[in-house]
Amino acid sequence: MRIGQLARASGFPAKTIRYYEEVGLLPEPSREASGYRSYESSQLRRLELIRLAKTAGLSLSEIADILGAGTGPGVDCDHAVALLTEKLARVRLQITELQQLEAALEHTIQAHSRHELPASVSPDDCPVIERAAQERARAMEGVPSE
Amino acid sequence: MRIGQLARASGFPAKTIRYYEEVGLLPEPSREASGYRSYESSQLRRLELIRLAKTAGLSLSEIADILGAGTGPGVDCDHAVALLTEKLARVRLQITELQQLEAALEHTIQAHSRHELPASVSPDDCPVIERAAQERARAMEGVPSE
DNA sequence: CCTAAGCTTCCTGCTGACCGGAAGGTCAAT
DNA sequence: ATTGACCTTCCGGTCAGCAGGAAGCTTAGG
Repeated sequence: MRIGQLARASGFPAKTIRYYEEVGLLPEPSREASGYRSYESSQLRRLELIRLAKTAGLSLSEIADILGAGTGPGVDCDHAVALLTEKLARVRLQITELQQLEAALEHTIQAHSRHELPASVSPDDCPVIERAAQERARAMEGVPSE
Repeated sequence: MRIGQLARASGFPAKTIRYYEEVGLLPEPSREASGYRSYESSQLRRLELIRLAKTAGLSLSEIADILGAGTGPGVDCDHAVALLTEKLARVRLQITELQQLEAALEHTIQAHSRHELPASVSPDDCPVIERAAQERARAMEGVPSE
């Protein structure tokens, strides 16, 4: 199978397949006499797994981690679970940060609509921004880090 | 005031100040005969406003939007409020997406710990990833877009 | 034989917010 | 005059995930 067929079969553009090879998601395929890449049908399953992992919200480097981890020939599913667990922690942290930003924006907009903010004193002064920064800074206290 | 003094006074590295000028956050300053940038103290306030806006969770392009919007000399605070409102909507959408990812990861990890997932059939097959992708795909149905 | 499609490598660029460094000019003090 | 700190511009690189295109080869079909 050449790259174009693999592309049509997998739904990934040929460019993307070459890129995945370059970054280590796919093994280097054998070559025809002409130099064309020659793929086994197993690579189609590997690309499908990559698509699933992307759908699951994993980045390419996380996928590479999973694909490359096992000592045996196949994918180490326990390793995958461990990675998903780490990922879950990161996602939760990110949600927390965004919720704090959400609250800061809400409070600021509400304060503005209730006319609780002072007028601007000078150019390059904006009480709205100032308030939003205060809200956010207050919310960020005691968060584990970014 | 030269760039080094402005850097010390503002807390932004000189490199960053030049970068802000390049991307339009700061006006081009006048130059000494030597070619050195020469700043008014008003630029210090502008940099402080930029810092506040960053703290408030705004990107540089959003800040540029605020700084450049007003027809008058100063910052248009009403425009800032409008932008914060749009930003709030984007943040909420992002939170929703991350929460769906969170739920998908949770469900998958739980299913694994309860041994509800089948064993891997072949290399390049991982029921864990497959399940996570299903969970996520199901969650993403009917979401406004990314 | 000719053409069109398909393949190859390599290079560029995109978003975001810078950082590091090279090569060279300037300024203040000794 | 010389040092050393400060300034200038420009170039490259970072992380992600590709996309577009140029220049040139191969292959399949009529």
